[in-house]
Amino acid sequence: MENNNLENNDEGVCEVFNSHEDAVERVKGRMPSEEEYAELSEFFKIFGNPTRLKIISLLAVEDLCVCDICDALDLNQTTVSNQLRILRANNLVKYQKEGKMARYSLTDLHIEMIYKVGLEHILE
Amino acid sequence: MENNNLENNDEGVCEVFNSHEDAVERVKGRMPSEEEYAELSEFFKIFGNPTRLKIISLLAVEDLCVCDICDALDLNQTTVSNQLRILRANNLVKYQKEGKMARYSLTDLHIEMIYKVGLEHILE
DNA sequence: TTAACATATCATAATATCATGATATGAAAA
DNA sequence: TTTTCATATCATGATATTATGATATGTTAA
Repeated sequence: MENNNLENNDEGVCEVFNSHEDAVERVKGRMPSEEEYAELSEFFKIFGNPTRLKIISLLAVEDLCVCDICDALDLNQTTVSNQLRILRANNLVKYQKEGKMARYSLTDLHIEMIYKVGLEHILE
Repeated sequence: MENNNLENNDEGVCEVFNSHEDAVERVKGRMPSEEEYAELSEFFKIFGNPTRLKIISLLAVEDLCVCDICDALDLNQTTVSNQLRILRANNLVKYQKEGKMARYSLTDLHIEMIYKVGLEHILE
């Protein structure tokens, strides 16, 4: 709680290693803004839930309506609809209404890429 | 709570659209296992925290010791060390001891790729 | 050895997220 | 114009995650 706005020389952390100062400056120079970190972590958080991930994985194969997603995942409509809302709010999926149906698809290729690279990572 | 182990014809969800049955079968055929979904969502969850994301972004530039990370992020050692533990436990970073120091780096290119594709996504 | 330092672990209160029941909306069929 | 159906929203208890203070471990220097 104390010295929040001071530089981080709190408990003498790594004082000895002044030789690393230049490394610290280099990496600090390439950091996104606080807002970008916040937005990016919110974005990744969406992938961090099995139900949403399942929905993403289905839509990576083909576009589907809500009832198809419920059917494929054996989940009730409330759960799917709630997660779709979160996916929409965070710009991972888009949809178009077709009569009383809503046909969902992934927003862009980034979503599919991230899903696939992640899957590759855990499978090896 | 009722009929948990029944197929999903609960509240008559999308009965009309039997024409979608084939789409449902197609996407179901390409689904990873329940365990893989669980593991993958745990993996992505790690990216879903600003502090961890910051650490990842630093290590995407160059390898750093714990104190450098504290310094660059202006965070106390406990916070950084705890998040490093989570990153380690989930195989996103590795480290080697050098005397009393621990030098951390990203486990592999997947981590960097996911970070960069995500950043690209939110920046456009 | 003792001291100082870099890092790791544990415990916890504050906060966030989850799945789901209840309910609302809005479109097409009857 | 009432029903039915597909979807969306709201409210909530159960659970998970967060940052951090307190403390432990292990390494080097004195």
